[in-house]
Amino acid sequence: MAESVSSVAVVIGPTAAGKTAVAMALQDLLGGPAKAQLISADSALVYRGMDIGTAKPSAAELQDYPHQLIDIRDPSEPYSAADFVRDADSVIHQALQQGKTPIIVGGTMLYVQRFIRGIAELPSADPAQRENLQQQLQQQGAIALHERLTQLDAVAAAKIHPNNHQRLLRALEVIETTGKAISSQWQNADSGGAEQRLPIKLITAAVVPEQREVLHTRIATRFDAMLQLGFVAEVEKLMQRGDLHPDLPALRAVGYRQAWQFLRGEVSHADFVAKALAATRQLAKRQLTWLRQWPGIDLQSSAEPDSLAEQLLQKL
RNA sequence: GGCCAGAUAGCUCAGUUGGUAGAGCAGAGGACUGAAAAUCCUCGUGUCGACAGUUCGAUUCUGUCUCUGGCCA
Repeated sequence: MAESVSSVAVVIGPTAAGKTAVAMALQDLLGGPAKAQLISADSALVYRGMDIGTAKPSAAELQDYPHQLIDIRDPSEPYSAADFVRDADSVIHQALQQGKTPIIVGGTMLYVQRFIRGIAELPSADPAQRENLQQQLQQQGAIALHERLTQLDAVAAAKIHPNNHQRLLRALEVIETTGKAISSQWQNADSGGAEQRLPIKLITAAVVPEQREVLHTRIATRFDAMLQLGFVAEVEKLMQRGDLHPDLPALRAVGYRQAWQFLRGEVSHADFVAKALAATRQLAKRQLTWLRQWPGIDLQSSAEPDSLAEQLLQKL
């Protein structure tokens, strides 16, 4: 009966490593868009109007290789790991019913990890509550809030550094709105992993460059191309809407944040480019950190996209 | 040619009232459950431009030189 479980391919790797090429090659091998369904796992590709700076596949590519979970949000709207898990589940269901093999491809490691291991049943963010906690942070300071968390949820407090305001406030938000410790939810979650939940069998492939320098070069080359394609104009267009601001999750994306600063005259063009490149390298580095501890990678490759896709096909 | 200001970590700079020096950025490693392309933690020996002088001791004071920037010719 284990034989009857459908397989889902997962292609992960740092930015600019060539994940998309592998996923597209796999679609070809499976027999085209009627037989495969690409699913993006990327926190930036969900945003409409953010195309160049996110290295989103072109319109022509998306025509031949349709992706789910791209362009599903306006930049003013938040999206989260929990949203992704819910959306991915539903899209996978749909694909399997249509006889397509789902291919998850992306670099947002938290999304993929929570999809695979399951996500706790926690309340979503409440803007008013966040505002309130933010004010308390201003008035009382991080140490006081961290002490309060120690009283309410010592396990979480031990794992969250007082300076990490984002996670500190989230932990307080959860316990103060539900009365449940966020740390207790962490433990319950792994039972709801994707393989049990759907149920499916996951085949995971990591696309990792053999040398960091190679990746850095690719990042620089790609950023150059983005500038040629009019990346700055793209950000200017977002800015001209007037309702967006740099604290939104969408505009904190690598490159966009720095371009915004440049357009506001806060940094020179040279600094903008240098900072954007550095931020992208940092991103790739953090993604590689995830991959190093990643459990259950079936294939790891720095080879040609086609050959990795070939190996992946055989495991499916 | 004269005057002034610089010369310290890969980069930008701080500092030492004389006891061989530290921030930010870059870089490396790590954490990670509704913002994750986010947020946070850890990691800094470098002829303190060169040579000489004063001194127990100079990167710090003095002199000369080299280089860089500015101003005046």
